[in-house]
Amino acid sequence: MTYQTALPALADPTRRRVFERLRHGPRSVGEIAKGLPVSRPAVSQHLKVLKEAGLVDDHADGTRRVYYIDPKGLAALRRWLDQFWDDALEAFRAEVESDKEKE
Amino acid sequence: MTYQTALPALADPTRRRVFERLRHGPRSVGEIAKGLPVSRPAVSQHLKVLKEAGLVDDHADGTRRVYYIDPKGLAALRRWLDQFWDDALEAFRAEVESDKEKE
DNA sequence: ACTTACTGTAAGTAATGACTTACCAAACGG
DNA sequence: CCGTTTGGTAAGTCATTACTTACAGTAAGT
Repeated sequence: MTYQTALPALADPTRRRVFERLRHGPRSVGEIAKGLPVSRPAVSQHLKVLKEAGLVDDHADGTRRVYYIDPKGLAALRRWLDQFWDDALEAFRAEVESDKEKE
Repeated sequence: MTYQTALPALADPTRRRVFERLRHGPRSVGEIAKGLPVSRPAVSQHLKVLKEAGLVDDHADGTRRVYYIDPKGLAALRRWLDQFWDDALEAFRAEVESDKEKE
């Protein structure tokens, strides 16, 4: 049920840019911050939110911290979204059906 | 590319509750608002945001307005999420591979 | 026509949250 | 050791936004 924290985490544009920088592999905080229009502490705060949402994880590497995507958060989002999708389509099908009966 | 508006739209808990009330079929504004802990105008505002995000649509029915889920928004979200998922897995695979070479 | 039912909009408020600078801690290299 | 690199945290600020009440509009019923 972590989609409830994952959705707000991915709602902010710059935080999404932080997240998307990990899309093709692990990066250190400095590498992530480089090129972004916000300060490095801001990036740290975004990473904290993403981590609490189960979207990223990290491990130490000397004085640096390497962040990488944690599949857990994305998986939870996908489950919620797919379930919703199925329900919505089924509801739509049922709607068409009941409309037919009225004729 | 509407996932950029769909994500913030689904980030708010009460707005998500509004959206989820349409999960199993169309509802009028009054029906949606009934039982929710916020006022009816608040629900109207949430519906406006959801509509601008392509997540819902509506049509008139007398003095009432019936809202229903618009698959466009959900589809856009799914595309983005699936693409992200694929990239993340591929990156993970490549990471494991490059780690092997180091040994 | 006149009331009733239903909904969207305006305006104002309070809370949330994204950002900044300043500071502190930990690990590496000379 | 000591300076440098790296990154997390604290405190404060500003903008966003979710909510309220009040109002306006439109369609149906009598």
